[in-house]
Amino acid sequence: MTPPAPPRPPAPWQVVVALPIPALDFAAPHGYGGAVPLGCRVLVPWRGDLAVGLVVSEGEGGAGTHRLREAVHILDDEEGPWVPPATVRAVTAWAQDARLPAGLVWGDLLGVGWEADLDHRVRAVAGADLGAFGARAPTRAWADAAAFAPGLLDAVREQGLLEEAFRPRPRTRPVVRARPLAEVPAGARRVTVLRAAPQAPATLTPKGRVAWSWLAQHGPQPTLSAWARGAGVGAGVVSGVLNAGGAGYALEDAPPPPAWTWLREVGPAESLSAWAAGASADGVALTPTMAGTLAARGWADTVPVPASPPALPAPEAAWTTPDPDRLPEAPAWRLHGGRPLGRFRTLAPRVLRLLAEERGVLVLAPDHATLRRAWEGLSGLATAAGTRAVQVSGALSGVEREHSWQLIRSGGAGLVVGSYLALTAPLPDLALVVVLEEGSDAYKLQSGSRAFVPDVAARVAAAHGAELALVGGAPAAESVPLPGAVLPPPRARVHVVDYANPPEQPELGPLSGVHLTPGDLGYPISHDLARLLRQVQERGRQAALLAPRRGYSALLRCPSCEHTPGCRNCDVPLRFHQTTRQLTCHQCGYHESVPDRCEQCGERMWKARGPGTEWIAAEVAKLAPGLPVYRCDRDRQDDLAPLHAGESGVVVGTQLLLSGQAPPNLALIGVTLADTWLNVSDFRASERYHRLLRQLAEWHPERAPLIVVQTFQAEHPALRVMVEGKDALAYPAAEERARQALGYPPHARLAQVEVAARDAGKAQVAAQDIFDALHGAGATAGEVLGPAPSPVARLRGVYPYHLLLRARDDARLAQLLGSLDRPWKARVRVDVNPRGGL
DNA sequence: AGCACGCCGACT
DNA sequence: GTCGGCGTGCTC
Repeated sequence: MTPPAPPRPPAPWQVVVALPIPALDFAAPHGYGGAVPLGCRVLVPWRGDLAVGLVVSEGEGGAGTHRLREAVHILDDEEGPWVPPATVRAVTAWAQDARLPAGLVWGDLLGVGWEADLDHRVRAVAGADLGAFGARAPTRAWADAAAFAPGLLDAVREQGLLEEAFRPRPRTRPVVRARPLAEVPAGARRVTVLRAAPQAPATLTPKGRVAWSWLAQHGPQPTLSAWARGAGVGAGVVSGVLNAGGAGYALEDAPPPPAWTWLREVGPAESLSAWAAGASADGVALTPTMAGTLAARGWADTVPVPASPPALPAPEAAWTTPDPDRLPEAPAWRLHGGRPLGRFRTLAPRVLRLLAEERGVLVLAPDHATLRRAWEGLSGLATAAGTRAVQVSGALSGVEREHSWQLIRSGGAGLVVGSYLALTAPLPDLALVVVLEEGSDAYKLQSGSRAFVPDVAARVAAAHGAELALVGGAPAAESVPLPGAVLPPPRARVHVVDYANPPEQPELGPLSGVHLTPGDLGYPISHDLARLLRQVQERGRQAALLAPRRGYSALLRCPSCEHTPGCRNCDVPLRFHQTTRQLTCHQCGYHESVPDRCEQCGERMWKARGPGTEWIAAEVAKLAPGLPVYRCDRDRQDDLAPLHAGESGVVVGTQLLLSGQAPPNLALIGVTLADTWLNVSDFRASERYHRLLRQLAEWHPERAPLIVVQTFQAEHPALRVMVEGKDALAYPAAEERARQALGYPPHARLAQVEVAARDAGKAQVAAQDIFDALHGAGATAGEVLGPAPSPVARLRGVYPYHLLLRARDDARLAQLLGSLDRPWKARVRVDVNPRGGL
């Protein structure tokens, strides 16, 4: 008979907080006997206070060098985990492979639930003497925790002498309301006024007498200057009357300000600025500053009101007779081509079937425009299947997102359409993850983790045993090898203006034969495009011109010495903005006015190079006078309402233009300089260019506007497939084969290691150390490229060096990254599956 | 990320 | 003598 094993202490938990640090171990709360609450949020002691954390795994245990603190409270127990355990495992494993601190990744990917609004009460445990903690320590009576210093509570807690009770508080949102008149401080309701004395003093001058009788007749005035202005005398006269006793200050009831009356009648406002905007719209003048002043004086205050569920656009009606399901049956598959509506229609039967089986479907969109279209195209399916659709995205407020999250978790919503913030949504039985436009760079998170959302989505889907569907206008080269379906391309008419091979020109001037410049075809707007713009004007139609950049020009150049003004913080040229006469860094935002003269040679003239939206818009105004020109870029977003109402005009914009709806009468789309999309040192540049052309072709939901592409590379295959009417797979398939030859994704997995320090030499040495460490760990010459100074040699004052790791698969990449897992003498960041600027 | 600790230069 | 720069390290 073996003696019974002594009771094992419960396993510690690994908990992440939303900070860029690894998960930390905590002991289970005192007396907790259940399993590790994977995916639940917990309150943990943190820096003398409490913080919300997420339980991501069972802790290592045993090897603990210090006594673990106990988690204080489990936030999600009865209603189930906040994040499904399978999702927790997938995301945490991805973070581990990418050598990223778990907290950094979770902070990025979990956008809901890091703040807990709790009713928190405390008391001393029975028999505890808290006298040593001072007079302001908890007693046996329950009391609000807010009454004690957090640090003191933590000390009592650590001693195990604190009993705590938590209750969720209903979520509220703050609104600005008009204070009841009785509550407005008397000081705000009464004003000081100048009032005429009953009798004019005898000593008054003639002008003083005039001023006195004016005041006596017109009633009290708020200020001396108002009195003087009204009486038509100087400021000296009225103060003379005041000093002589002909007038005095008095307190008087003020009428409530009109803005207060407005707020009382219309109802609470969401914010001070909303109050100002609302009142102004109704003709009650109120600036945000004035609103703030009124609130400070006590006319309005901010009160919490219960939060209401998010107002979502109503789901669109689903197709009454869904098409048969022709989609592949595979763990991962793709669907591309056609138009967005056609793709959603093809997707519908599969989504409908899964929803009807009460399983969960998650649809991820890279940007707001795609999200909106997906909602319009798919949300109705939820209603048809007897469930609900919800959104989770940054467009919703925190409280609204929490509402969506709770609804999903309770099984009340089977279809989730959202941004990357929806990736970890607690769908009870996830069956399908749809990643829309999987090649979009917008999926690359710019924040700390630099996660590429489709990568993580694939791991989440796999962990749930759910299907992964990649759906969009054109597949990424990475998707090509998957089984899939391609819809016929939308009708597209593409006209190419070939700047590299201008046709013979019959009328050449005296300089003919010296050199042929793009100017011969018309630059930056070709004669062809100009002619088409005038046609658009004559026929009352609409056009859109896509310029490669905002601002007036790419850069200024000195005509005599070729010097280009650059940014002080970053090694990039400053962009020239005509209207503000400013040079701006599009990297860090630094700006200065245009220098009078070249700092190298003293030349006073500048030459603009590389047309931006501002320049193109000015050019259109010249070439088609009278045609309304609108602009749409990050700097300036004109009101496009007249265009959407069908009026004739042309809109000049950057790619931002495509995130809006196409104008209804769109007949012409011009790409003013297509080469800009290709002249990027990034192996994905041509794929991106192809995707842009496909986006242009499907921008208008029904029409096929003429697309004019001005380029020096008229024979580029990404463009040729469009001209020849090939399908959406043709170019990516060719690209995928080319990537095989070059050893690029999908035939390799890349990671960029960024080594940065304020001192360039330090960064270089550290980069070399890392290079040596990788080779020491068995990396081959083909697997480590670099180190090289970053293409932008200096960014915001730091000097980054880059190493590129190229592994055959995820496992090998994780292995290589493993040898970076120790401290270096510079800041080291890993970017798995980097995009842009390679 | 914050925040404390710690080590060296310019000032009341 | 202190004030304050930001380099380094820690958060269970």
